[in-house]
Amino acid sequence: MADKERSYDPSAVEEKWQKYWDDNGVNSFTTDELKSAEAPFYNLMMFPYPSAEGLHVGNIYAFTGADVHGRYQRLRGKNVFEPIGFDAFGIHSENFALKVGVHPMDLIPKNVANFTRQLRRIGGMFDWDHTVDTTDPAYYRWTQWVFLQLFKSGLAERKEAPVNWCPSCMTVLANEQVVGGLCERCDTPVEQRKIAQWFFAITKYAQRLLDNLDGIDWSETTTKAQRNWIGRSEGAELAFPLVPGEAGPEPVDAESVRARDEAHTIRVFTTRPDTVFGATFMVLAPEHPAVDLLVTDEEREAVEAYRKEAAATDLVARQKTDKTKTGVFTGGYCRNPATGQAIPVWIADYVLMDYGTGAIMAVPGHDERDFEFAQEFGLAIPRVVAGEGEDADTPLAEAYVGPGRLVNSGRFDGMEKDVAIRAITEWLGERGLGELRVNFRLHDWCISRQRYWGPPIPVIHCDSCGPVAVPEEDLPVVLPRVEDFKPDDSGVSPLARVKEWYEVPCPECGKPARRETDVSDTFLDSGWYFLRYPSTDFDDRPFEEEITKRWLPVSTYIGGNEHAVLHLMYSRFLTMVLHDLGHLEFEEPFSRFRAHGLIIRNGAKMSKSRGNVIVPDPIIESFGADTFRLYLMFLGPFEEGGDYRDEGIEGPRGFLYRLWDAVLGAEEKAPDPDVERKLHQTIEQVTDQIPTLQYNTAVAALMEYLNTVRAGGRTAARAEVEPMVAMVAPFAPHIAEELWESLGHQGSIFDGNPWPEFDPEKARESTVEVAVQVNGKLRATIHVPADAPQDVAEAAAREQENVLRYLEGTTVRKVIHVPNRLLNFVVG
RNA sequence: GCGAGAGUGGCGGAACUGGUAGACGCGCCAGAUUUAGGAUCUGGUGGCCUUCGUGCCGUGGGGGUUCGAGUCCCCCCUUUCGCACCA
Repeated sequence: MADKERSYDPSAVEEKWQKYWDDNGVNSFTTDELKSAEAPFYNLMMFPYPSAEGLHVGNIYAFTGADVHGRYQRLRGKNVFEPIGFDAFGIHSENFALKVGVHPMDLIPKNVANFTRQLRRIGGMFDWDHTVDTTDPAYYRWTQWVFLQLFKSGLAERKEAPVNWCPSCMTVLANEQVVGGLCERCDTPVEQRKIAQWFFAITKYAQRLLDNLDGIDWSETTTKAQRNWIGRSEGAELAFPLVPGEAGPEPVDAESVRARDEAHTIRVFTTRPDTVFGATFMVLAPEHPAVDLLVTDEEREAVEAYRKEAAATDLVARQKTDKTKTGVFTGGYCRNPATGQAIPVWIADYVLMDYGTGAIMAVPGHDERDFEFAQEFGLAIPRVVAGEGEDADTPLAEAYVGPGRLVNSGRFDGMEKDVAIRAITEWLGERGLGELRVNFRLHDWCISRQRYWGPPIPVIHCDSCGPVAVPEEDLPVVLPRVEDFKPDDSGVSPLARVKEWYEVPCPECGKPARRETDVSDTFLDSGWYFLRYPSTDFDDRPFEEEITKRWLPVSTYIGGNEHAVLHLMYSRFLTMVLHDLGHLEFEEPFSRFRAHGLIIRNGAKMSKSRGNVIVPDPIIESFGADTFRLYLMFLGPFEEGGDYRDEGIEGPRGFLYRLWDAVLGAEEKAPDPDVERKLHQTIEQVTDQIPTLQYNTAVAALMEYLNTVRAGGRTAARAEVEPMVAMVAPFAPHIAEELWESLGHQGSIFDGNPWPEFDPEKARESTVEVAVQVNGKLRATIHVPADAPQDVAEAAAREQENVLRYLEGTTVRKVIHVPNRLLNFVVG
């Protein structure tokens, strides 16, 4: 064979096959094919944000892992749809554009072109006829449509919410622009400001988002993160009536309590209603509206000062723990519904306005934070729960949060904590002062951004009609090109400066009205993109019914765990909403999700500041995409990531060179039985491990097999190497195509249905090695026929000198036999 | 602090339901080839030893269960990631 002399030239091979794939549409679907695919497999990966730096190895790692999965499914006969796109709206692009002084509308196409080049170069099986770019009006037209669906069904509402505000730059800042409480640009301390923003009512779906987690096949780390984020907690809401005028104990009387102004009742959420007898004071969030009702003239000044200070602290720093508790007394009192005592009401920033009711009953004896606060301000700390060996008078050196019986709790004394939770809530409930309640940590999703680089929110504000939806037929509301897109001191989006854009007639009454000038969150762009991919051929609807029915939900979604909560939660939420509105038949978008690990380099995290970032282009240039892909998949378990060591790439590189030589030098001859046995063992392992993403061990198995094929410098038989080419194809698709062709096949290997069939008979070993132990210590290994019974193995073992030495002068009490593995003599 | 995960040779990492620890690869050592280097090929490579023996020790540390523990149980240490006053 003349081929024998041909040496492996990765760049030539890769260029040839990338061109072949493009020219022959090997990886693309036509609309008809999408409608009629018999074995659809939707292989999705998280689309990248096209940065100016180009693809990061982290991206390549993720995409390669996903691509291996997709290519494997295709080799097994599935119709694999593997799209890619660009998540190009958002603050990253906007900030970068501001920094380099280039308009994002000019910048993004360049970045996208560069990403596209790189993505082709790594040999992903992407359908380039079905890409998505979130900044394309043809795409965000439907992002706006999604907004309208929520708006029309009452799931989008406008309410006031705090934002980070830099008083020096006079602009709204995103959380990531606040560094250590300071504006990242000018180092001025950041404040909060309240502005009206759009929210999606994801909290209405909290329970369903939680319950559905049981029915989907996701990485456990991811579902756990979601559960945590949803943060369901069971407890009670209790009512504490305000005490007007003078403080002091008054008899509790149900009638007079009810008669008192209902509005003058402070509700608290607690998971420990059993400790209500120990609630000796109350704490409100500084922003709580009841503060105005409560504050006395003497305290007004201090309270106002504290509120001001809390407001001036930015949203990020406000949440820092381990600082000592601060707070001030309002001068007002409310009544503990259980004891009837008037208790003082304080405000403190450790109580958050946006969780529960923004107010807590403070039980210093049994809550660590309340204990700390009470100590700081010299408040009483009574005990109402007694643990093992404690009684009502046992002093408290710290908050006791363990199990126990109630004490100092009137008629509930002696009751177990868990029983008391229900009993006390019911008792208070009889007077309308308490009910069991479930609370979630999940917050509504604020989708407003006072920015330029995003899709305009499709709403028109009319003085007579209020906020009105832009009619669907008027979509998209195109983002105008604004040269000066820098956020300014207005506190609203730069679009608010473009009069000719925002001045429009009201769609309902026709009077002059004003467009919403905020744009929407990038997570809204990425919250539904997977629905769009297969339907990009349709410009009259977001997703075509027949195709959507055939291809969704997504078969496998692979991505980073940094999106475990936000992106994945929002996608699930939007899918549920679209389902409820009748647009989709399913309510969970991703049947199977797997989180990949992170790549580090030489034991250290990669970062620009350390200057140890892997730049992929030169590596691909000198080693080829196949070697790079193979190495990335080999260096560690895909779901855990791995340590990229520069020298390590030599292993996979050598493997492909040896594979090349072995295949091109293969002869037409009968396969060696030992090699064939190893082949089938390899088929079994690789077929088992690729779909479960155990790529590193699958690659190791292929290397081991090639070592067997070449052992002692022997020439391979064609039947020994042909199946190996198919098994290598998911990892190194270009060389696989070339070798497949050299073996005389026509067309792409990925259309050739080449995956080898595992034959257990051929994989079976005739003799096996069995470890012989005496009292659990290895003393010999013997070779016996496979599945040999115990007496055969034992007889063989007793022929071993070393075994006899250890058995001599002892009594064999027991013999443990694990067929084909081990024989253990237990002697005494 | 809470939640999740991880600690195995010089390094990245293997090890099925508890059953021969260190597969595969890097690096290193020796040899072959080569003017030399690189590349390639062959063999070796956990530690210890006046005993070189299928000897002893060995999977972060300490206990335990078992014929047998990297794997199971208890306590502790280290570390990575996420959330961070969530009442």
